[in-house]
Amino acid sequence: MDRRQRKTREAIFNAFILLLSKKNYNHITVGEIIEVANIGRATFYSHFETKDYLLKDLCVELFDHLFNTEKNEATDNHNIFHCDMHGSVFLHLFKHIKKNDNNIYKLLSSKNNELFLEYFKNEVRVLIIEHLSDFEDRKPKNIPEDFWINHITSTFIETLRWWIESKMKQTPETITEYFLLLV
Amino acid sequence: MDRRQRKTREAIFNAFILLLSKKNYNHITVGEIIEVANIGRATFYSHFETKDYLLKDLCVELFDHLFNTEKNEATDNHNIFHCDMHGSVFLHLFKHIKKNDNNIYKLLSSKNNELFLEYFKNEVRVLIIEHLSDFEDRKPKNIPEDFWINHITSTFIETLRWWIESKMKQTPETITEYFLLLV
DNA sequence: CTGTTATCGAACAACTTGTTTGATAATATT
DNA sequence: AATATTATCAAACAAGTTGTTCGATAACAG
Repeated sequence: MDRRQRKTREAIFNAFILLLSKKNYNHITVGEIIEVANIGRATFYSHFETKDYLLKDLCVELFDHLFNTEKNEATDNHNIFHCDMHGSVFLHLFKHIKKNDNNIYKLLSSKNNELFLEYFKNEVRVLIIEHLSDFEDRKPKNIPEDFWINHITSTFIETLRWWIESKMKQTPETITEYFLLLV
Repeated sequence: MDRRQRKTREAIFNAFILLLSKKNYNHITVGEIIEVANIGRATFYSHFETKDYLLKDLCVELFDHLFNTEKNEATDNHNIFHCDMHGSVFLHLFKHIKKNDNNIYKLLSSKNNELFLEYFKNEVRVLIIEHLSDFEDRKPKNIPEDFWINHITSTFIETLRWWIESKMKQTPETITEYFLLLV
């Protein structure tokens, strides 16, 4: 990819994240984005069809970074720590988010951004399904499988949201413990 | 209140709910609302400052209907069925929503409408706090109170959302059971 | 019957979106 | 190093949206 393209793309993402941390997704205009990113109008539209697609592409990048390094680390640790390390994947996620290499926490704390939440939930769901066996023994009998999966997924996300909203006072270890206590 | 005002207000609400059940909140324009409601542009703005306020006012009306008749019924039943009827309030809520006197289920199923969800969650939270003692014995030790409240609230809403998305196949009784099994 | 008030239609400025233009400058190719 | 390609830019554009203003009309209240 052309260096110019990468530069522009990065500038747009950064401007977008900055604006998202300050105001409503709905109230952010393309005009503001290109002003903050300091690029031409036509350039923006040559990169992204609409604002919605911009968010979608941003999510793809963020989630790829977060979940893929996550999975790799998890696989590595799987060899080291053995598989009876309950919830280690979630601890890693919490740690990773706190480190804030990516800017996920800004997006999670920003109000009115359910498109992002929807994409994020789908990613978490995949992760939960992969580690479903960890929760086997706590599953109530006679409830539908997808209902159960949805519950664990939502509980994880709500735990994360609560953590972020209360300004991440607890350690990732404590939050992981909280999460595992709930479900 | 003037009969004309009530008529207009009602027409706007109905048009808005109809549109919300069909498309994204973000993509609904005031122009569409006034067209469906069959009212003048100036009239709309004499009733509601913005689209956001329209949603807010709609929520107030819906929630007043849903939660207040709910509380009244609950108080009545409290006298009749005695207080050891765990979760009866939630059963009533599920029943009430299924009956669809109000149009809450349309709003809950409509994608991209987190403003509504935010208001709804606040209402549910109040209800949960009032019935917190029902969940006392299942609360894990050492987790913060507001974290616990948030979890029960989210679990209720997610249960409801799952129910609606799977087309309300289960009876309100079954869903109440599911909900109580989770938390 | 009379004064008040809600609605209407039309027009309005300000803003937003997404596209098009031709010029310029950064890359890629040979 | 010379040339071809391609990303960017500023500016202008039509189409659509927002929220306001106006005078005329009709519904309502006393």
